[in-house]
Amino acid sequence: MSILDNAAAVLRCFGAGCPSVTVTEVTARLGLPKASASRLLRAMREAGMLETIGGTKRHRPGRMMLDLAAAFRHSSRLIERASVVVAAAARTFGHTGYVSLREGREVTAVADFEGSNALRVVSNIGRRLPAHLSATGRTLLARMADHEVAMLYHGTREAALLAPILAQVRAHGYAESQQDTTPGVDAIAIAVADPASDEAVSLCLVYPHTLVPPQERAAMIGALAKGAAGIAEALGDAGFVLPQPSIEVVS
Amino acid sequence: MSILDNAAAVLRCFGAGCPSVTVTEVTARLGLPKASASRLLRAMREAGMLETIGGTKRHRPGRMMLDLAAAFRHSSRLIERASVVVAAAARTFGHTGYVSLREGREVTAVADFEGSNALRVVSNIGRRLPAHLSATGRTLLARMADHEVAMLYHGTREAALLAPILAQVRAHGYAESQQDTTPGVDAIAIAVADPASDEAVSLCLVYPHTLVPPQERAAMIGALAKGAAGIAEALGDAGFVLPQPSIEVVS
DNA sequence: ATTTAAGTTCCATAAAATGCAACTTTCCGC
DNA sequence: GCGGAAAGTTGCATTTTATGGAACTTAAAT
Repeated sequence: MSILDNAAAVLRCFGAGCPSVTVTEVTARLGLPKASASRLLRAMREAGMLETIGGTKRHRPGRMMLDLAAAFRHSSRLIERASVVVAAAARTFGHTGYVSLREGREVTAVADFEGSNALRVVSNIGRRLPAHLSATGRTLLARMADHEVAMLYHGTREAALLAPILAQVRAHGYAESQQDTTPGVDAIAIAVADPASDEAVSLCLVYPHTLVPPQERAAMIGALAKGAAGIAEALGDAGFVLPQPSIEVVS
Repeated sequence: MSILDNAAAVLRCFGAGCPSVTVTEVTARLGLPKASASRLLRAMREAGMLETIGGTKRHRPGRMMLDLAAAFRHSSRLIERASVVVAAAARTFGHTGYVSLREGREVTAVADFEGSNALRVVSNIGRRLPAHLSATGRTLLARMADHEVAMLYHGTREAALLAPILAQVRAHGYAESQQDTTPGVDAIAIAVADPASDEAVSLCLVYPHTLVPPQERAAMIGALAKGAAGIAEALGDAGFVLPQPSIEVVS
């Protein structure tokens, strides 16, 4: 095991409500001797992976990480195009939007565009959600073949339930979530893929459940659909299904 | 020298228009034997610091880096409060805003809020600027004692020129740049510090030179000043100077 | 099919990481 | 401002890991 794995483990400490760490916290969370934790943090600091906050002993990710996040967003034409579409939609409707990627059974937002409405869903980039519980995740799972999904969820309770849900997503061309992930929050999502790089992203708008009448919902689906269709055509995404908005509730 | 330094060097490759790397590119840029580059990329991949793009041999930063950037932004109450103020100002005036930190003689934007005006300055997070050439940087240098600034710039041409400029910034409570950094782009900036963590951030609005009449400029200074003053009071920043907007040009 | 570039694996050597214990600094209550 | 405890750092012998050259495999270009 290389020191890199320990360094990565330290970096993983920063997920989910832990914006800074100390030697002692690393000692506790990774089960390392404090001498090792101390030297590890120092080495990471000297390498620029960490920095101390002000003059304190608390460490946060190095400034370099801001550049890396930016590089990630520019690493793929798919993410860039999707960001443009979602940014425009977020601005038009005033609701918060995301561009997300799937990784295993989880989805992560890679770009966020906070809405302008007084009542809006606050951005939460980097937050990981179970793919099967979010509209975004379901659109991305729907882009996989059924047997791939079955393999991914092999041995889990969701395995059997997922196929019909994904079939519906494929038929509609979009997915919807109604307070599935967060109480009071609905979402609509559409996925599009780049056959050249074998990547897929999901374009998503989230909004307060109580605030959006059916016709606005349809308009949002239309806006995302139009943008996604443009991307699909430009990149040659043969699997893209032009969404058919419906007023009925799709669980 | 630890493998961490080489790993960090690989990560630094991603700055500035290089969103992905290969084994050969690392070999060339770091001057490593290709055996080492190959193993280094593999180790970083297995640790989650890198990931391959689609099925190719190109590597980009790992998804983890998105969380790290988010953790950075939440690592300090100063940055969080400053972000709220700048986000509100960016929304009110339609101009792009930044929250920036100084590191040595450079400043980096750590949060950006793109404006809504048709003619707006595009966000450029992670971009590093010389501190003495940007409004943002000058407000942060102005928060240092003169002898500290002198030490920081010891042996450079700027050393002598900086003191009177910073004295003026201290007197006004804000700094301004008129096309100093980017042609056609003006900026106003105000710094505020957290005495508890010894950090300082700069709140900044950037806008097209031709678009903003004096009274709007004064209103923007007022909005940033009000927000910054609130932060200064909440955190106990004794060094904060309430800005005195003036219509005259401050170079 | 042939050539060339790109990437990976092998192996002995050299260098770095580890864990313990001793030591120093910082923080907290009084 | 003092005493004690917690947090953090450093020295040292041992073990593990990284390194670079060369051979080898895979992928791409002609």
